[in-house]
Amino acid sequence: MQLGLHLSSLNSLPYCCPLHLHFLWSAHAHTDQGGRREGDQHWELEMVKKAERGGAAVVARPAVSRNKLEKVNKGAWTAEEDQKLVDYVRVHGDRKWRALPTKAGLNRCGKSCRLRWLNYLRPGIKRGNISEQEEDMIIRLHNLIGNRWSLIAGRLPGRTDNEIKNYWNSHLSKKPLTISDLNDKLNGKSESTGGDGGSRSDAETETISDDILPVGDQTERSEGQPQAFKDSQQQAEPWIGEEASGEITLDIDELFNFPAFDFDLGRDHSGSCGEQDAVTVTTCQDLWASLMQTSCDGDSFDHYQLQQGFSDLDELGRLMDDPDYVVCPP
DNA sequence: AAAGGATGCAACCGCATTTAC
DNA sequence: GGTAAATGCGGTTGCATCCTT
Repeated sequence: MQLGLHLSSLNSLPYCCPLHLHFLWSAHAHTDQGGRREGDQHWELEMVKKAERGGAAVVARPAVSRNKLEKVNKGAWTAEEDQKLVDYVRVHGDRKWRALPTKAGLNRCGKSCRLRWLNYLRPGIKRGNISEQEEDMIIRLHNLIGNRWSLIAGRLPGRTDNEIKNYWNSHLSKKPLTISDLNDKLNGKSESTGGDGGSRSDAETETISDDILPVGDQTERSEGQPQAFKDSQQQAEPWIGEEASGEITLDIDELFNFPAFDFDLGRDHSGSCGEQDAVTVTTCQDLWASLMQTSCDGDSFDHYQLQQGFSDLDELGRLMDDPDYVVCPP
């Protein structure tokens, strides 16, 4: 069995990291399975809050003028439309989007309804500024998986892929942040003086690549792990082992608390992540190391799919405990 | 104070993938 | 297994607001 990871195109990275790894994820990310259903019990509260904020009218904008002659409304949603959509979905559920507008009395296309629901109206949507912890998470996850906004959103309860995408494009993509910067920030050090977005030196690039090396290459400098980052992980004990022997201690539960991915082992994904330049992570520890680079606070989901031999968590856990276990090609 | 540019973000679009028949 | 419909996703657009000059 092979744990295949792909090198993505380095050109697309917001900061240069030579070992930018893509997991081979299954297409049905947990965001669809769980995230969009959580928080239903908070519906009433959310609606009250929404009403207090003035509802959708707060952000309502005039519809795009060029659509005035079209039958289907486009552009900003009105409070009335929002209410119709909310009322309908509360009764009939958030499926069958194509038929929904007619049944709900909305002059919108189903796609528009779905988007409005998912990005704005559904229960549990968190409005307001992205916190530092959330930003940290976004940066780390983006570093690991690239523009997989829905997967990143799945790690940030209440945030939508659209919101994260917007936040990245408007705030983070222009930041010359390195992982070192991030760790320094979390560690309470002053911000990097690395300039205002200018080009990065080779030496700096070198530093970044060090930061994401598999842990096997990092054990000798494990004391460099930022304490604040460790603290931020709530149940992050143990951190990657720091025994004098250099052996790596893995905590399986922590891996399984890493919620953003379905571990789809051994099966290629022919999507846009790129099949070229595949690299093999030969030990589970390498996988673990990659995960730890992005692990953050302890909210957890329990939706994982372990396929092709890892039929249960115990088995994978046993394998993970074996530092010599080599994941073989399929 | 006004004009123009920059920014933020909701919404749209097209394509890919999944599901239903 | 094949096909159409439904759904999901990421890139892009366009407008309101903020900021700068």
